[in-house]
Amino acid sequence: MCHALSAEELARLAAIMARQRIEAGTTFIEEGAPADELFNLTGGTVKVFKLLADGRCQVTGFMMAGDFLGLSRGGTYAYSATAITPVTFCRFQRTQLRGLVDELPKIERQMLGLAMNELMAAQDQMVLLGRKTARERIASFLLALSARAVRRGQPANPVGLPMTRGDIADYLGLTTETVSRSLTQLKGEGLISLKGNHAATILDTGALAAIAGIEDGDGPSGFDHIT
Amino acid sequence: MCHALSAEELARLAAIMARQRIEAGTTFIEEGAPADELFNLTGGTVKVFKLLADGRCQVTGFMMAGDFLGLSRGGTYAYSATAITPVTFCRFQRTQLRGLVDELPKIERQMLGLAMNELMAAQDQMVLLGRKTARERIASFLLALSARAVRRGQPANPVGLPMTRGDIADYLGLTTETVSRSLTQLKGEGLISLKGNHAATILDTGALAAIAGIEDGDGPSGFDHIT
DNA sequence: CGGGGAATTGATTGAAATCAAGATAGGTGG
DNA sequence: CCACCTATCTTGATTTCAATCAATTCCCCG
Repeated sequence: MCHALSAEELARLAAIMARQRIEAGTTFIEEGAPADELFNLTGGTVKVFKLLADGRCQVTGFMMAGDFLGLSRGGTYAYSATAITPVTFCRFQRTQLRGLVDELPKIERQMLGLAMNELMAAQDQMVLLGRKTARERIASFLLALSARAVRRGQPANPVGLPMTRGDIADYLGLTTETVSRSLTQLKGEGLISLKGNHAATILDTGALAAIAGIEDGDGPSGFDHIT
Repeated sequence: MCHALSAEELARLAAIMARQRIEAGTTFIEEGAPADELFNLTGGTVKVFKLLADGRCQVTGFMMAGDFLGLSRGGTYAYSATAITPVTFCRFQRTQLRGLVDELPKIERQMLGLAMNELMAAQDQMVLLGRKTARERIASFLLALSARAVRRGQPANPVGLPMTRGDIADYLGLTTETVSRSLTQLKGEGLISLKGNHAATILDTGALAAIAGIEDGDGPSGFDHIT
């Protein structure tokens, strides 16, 4: 979130922030716990999820460097977050950041931009969850991961899959078995190849996009400032 | 969006805004069209939706007075919007509103708040679409509509259902038939009653909440300012 | 190299979709 | 004001895609 701020502004931000590193598997935000802190990821991958009373899990997103975490309502976190890989982040006291934001509207604009992009991603995900077949969901997922990597200046292939099949299933509204079967099927058709359990290569982007419904990755790139 | 602004600020907003009324059935935002305008609803109900190439539809939300429409990416609208009832709204040129926002950070804060609330609703919807049964989706939907009415100072019952069963199905990731069957089932159990096709009364909120998974309506109320 | 969680693969079940008629209701014109 | 007409909704029969149940097999990591 620290782009577009001056050196002095960054210094003020740095003054109220703490850097931290956590290991894979650590849950550092728990839904319903008092939401005193905010997090800005600087490295690693985090799964954000919500649980139903009987343990059913919906992963609402996989977050990476630059993403902001800690959305709250009624003073408690709106979701849980667990590190999938070792993760580094900046940590803020909510009250302190609020004070700083009052003085630096630029930060608010940055956050509005992030929120808008998340909202658009959430809407794409609703289409996926509500209306796409298992095969279409997997195709969309792989393309979205690849497009995100490109946006971050990384190669489109291979696509890193730090999460487990179960995590993917919880993200796509499927089961582990169906995720596995769909991946195997796409591999059999020569559209992708799998390198171990945590990487895939997209061999035929066009065909995969046709299956996914051609809203390619997360979509072009950013929102257009303001709503 | 016009709360928390001074009279002078409101006047400046009014200067760049046009009021309009459209009839039910009018599609006033089309996904992919140039996104030159923004809309702030003042009355009526709108369905916001995205279509897949083969016509499958996902309704991402039903919007009402106060809600903001016109999210864009790459210069084009990110979704379509159709009036379900007669609708009134304020209309802004994106470029003009942008100019005003630069001078009045308060507006940006208002919009960040709206965006955060939409984001939380979207996350709840992802849980619904990814992990809930048809029965649970219907129960959640009715409770959410009722809670929204209460937040707007209207009675919790009866719950207005201006949209068709098909619209509800497209919102909940179901079919018209399944929506109808689920409603009939809940009625048979004495948890709700149906008044014509466009209103329902919740007779047993507790039981319905238990089915829904107890994140009651859209959740308590608003987000906690900042992320 | 061996152990154990994760992933794949197979067989079966099941919840919701699809296909197919009818029943309501709400709006229009007579 | 009432009757008709057409959308919409409900209800029923059947199919289907993905879930569930159940073994293996495969990677990693120590």
